[in-house]
Amino acid sequence: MKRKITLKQIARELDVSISTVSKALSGSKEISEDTTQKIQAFAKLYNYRPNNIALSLKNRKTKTIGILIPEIVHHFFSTVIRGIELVANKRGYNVIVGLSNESFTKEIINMEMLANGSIDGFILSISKETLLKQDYHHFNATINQGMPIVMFDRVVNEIKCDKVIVDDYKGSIKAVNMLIEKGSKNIALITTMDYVSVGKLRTQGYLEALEASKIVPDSNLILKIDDSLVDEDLEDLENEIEQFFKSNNKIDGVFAVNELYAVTAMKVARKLGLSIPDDIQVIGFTDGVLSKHATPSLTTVSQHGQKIGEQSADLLIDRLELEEDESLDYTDENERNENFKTIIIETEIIERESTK
Amino acid sequence: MKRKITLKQIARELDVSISTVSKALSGSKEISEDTTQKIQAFAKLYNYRPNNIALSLKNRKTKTIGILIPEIVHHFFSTVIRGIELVANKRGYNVIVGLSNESFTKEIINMEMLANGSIDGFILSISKETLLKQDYHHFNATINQGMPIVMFDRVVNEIKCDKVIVDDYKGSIKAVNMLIEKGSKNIALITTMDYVSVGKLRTQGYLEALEASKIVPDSNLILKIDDSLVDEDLEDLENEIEQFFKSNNKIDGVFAVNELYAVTAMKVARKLGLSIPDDIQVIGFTDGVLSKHATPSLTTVSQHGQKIGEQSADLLIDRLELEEDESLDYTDENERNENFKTIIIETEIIERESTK
DNA sequence: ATTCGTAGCGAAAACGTTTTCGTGTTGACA
DNA sequence: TGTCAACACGAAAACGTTTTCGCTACGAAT
Repeated sequence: MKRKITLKQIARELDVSISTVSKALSGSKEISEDTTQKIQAFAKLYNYRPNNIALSLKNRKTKTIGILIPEIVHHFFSTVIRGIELVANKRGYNVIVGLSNESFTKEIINMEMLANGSIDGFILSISKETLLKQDYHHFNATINQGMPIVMFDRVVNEIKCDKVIVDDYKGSIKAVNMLIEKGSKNIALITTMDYVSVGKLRTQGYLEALEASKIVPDSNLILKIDDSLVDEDLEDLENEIEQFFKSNNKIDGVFAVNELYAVTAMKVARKLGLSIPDDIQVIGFTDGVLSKHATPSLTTVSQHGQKIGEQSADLLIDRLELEEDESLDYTDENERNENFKTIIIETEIIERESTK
Repeated sequence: MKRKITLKQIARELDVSISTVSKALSGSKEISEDTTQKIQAFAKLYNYRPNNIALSLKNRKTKTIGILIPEIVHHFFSTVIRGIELVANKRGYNVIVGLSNESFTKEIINMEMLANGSIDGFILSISKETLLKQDYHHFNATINQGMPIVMFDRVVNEIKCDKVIVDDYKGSIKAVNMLIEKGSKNIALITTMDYVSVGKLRTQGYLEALEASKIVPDSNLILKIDDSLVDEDLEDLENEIEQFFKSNNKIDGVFAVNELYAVTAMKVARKLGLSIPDDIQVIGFTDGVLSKHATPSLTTVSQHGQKIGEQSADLLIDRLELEEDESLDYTDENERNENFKTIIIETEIIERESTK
């Protein structure tokens, strides 16, 4: 078991100085050809690789991105990670992953753990509890320390940083319009509580689309599900939806804000003897495995998670590499970098069997 | 934007030496109470936190675990990550994630990128391509550099390291036995090509279970699916299974080595007018979202991915923290640490609607 | 013969810590 | 008054790099 070799050892072995080794390996022409060759050969033989930690300390940057998400066992979030990892790797960065598990405290702990030099910047999506508390001081704190943040999907406007979001509003309009066009007259909405921003936006889109088609929204046709931090109560969910359907038997179209609600709605509908899509059409937000493999397969609004990840990573790395140059130009605190971008990823409707 | 404060700055500000600050902050009684209080107060005010990179360099350990998996948009792998992250965090470690994307080359690149000081050890699952090539030199290389590896799920015996695996063999036997007990006479197997070790083991379990019940295996009842590095051809998969069913119409039970195959089999069966579980029963390996939300919901063999992750992390960290002490005791290369463990996680059958 | 330029290399600082080993200043004690 | 602990602190090394600056020696130019 030979530990990794260092510059110092090479230097001692070859009887030159550390600086000479370093320069020779980087191909500096300060060093004679003879010496360079000798050193490079030796280094290759012993498979020398510069120590990342030492480089990080010296360069004051780690070439590592911190990802902080509420949950990883989740199709959407894992596609986002895949996107981030893809471009991060391509651009020479690593990714370190933290899970908040939807908890405010874990979010803070994780941020503090990573913000002390381990990473160059954050890509994150806010936990539900944080959204509920509306306490965002930890985000501002890290930003003030000079560590850039990119937020995706679950974002808040008050934080000054780059953002990548899905056009929840427009996506919902598209979905509801499609239901209308395909003949649904009484379109129900199955959504979450309002504090999750995306839920609210999708609800707004639903209402807007109805009004645009001169349909008066009926509050009885809106089911708000309280998934308060737990979403393992499959039975409860089914029952709730079943009651909802039973007390509104004119429903012939459903727009659900996520695929679980949509698939469950289909299940319940079938149980009630309704045929899909003939009696009732269903569209869900968030295109995941469930939608694709359900029977009938589900028409969805795809969020392009991977693209969200890619854009987030590009945004962050662009900013990091920009800062490199201007870090000394703009000591002027005020007018620097107030050009934060918000990228909107267009949604796309993927038609499958649950619509006509 | 104030950069993070360092010991040096505190020292200069308070007109003491760096060592004094360091000692005061760690509560050394070498420093007078007065000075200690003054320094601690100042540090708290400016929210001092030690720089992780500097600590890593000094201590020659990063308190970071590298995870290297073939794919992240995958229920099983993401549950494993969740498990790893859980205990890693609890024990003061971070996790950095690399994706091989089932590619041999990406696996190597990722390992080299991380093995140069960024992490203390690996937890990984081998990519299909590597398994196919049977080229494991990169694993041995990193182990020889003194970096411990824990392999999970997709492992190979020839590598000397800790391992955490699922009892694929026994799990399959349990599943097939259940089908037999519940009345299936002609049980089909839908599996992958043999080079993926878990596929092979599950096939063996299937055969073994049949023979134990004096049922002669029929090679016509075994469908091997070539998912060679791509598994997006849903249509192809359906067609293949449909042909399979049509040419073996006596099939009244199906054991599939993953949930996608199982769910697709159910879909096809229903299309062919078979009712589940009355005409045909289905069990799948790997308990994921699909199984739970399919209609009918699928009886599965659960692998307890999270537990796999937890155990892997514990195994790795145990070894890391053990090495700390003995690193000087055992300079004797030969007899050190040959006590590698292989932990077997028991599977569990989760009964749902696809069996009687 | 003196000056100069340059090729080739080494010393040292810096990144931010921790820790070992001094060192100077007290007070007590003989 | 001189010796010796104990106390409170500082200097410096170490982790592994990169980079700036300086130094030496040698050949060329004046």
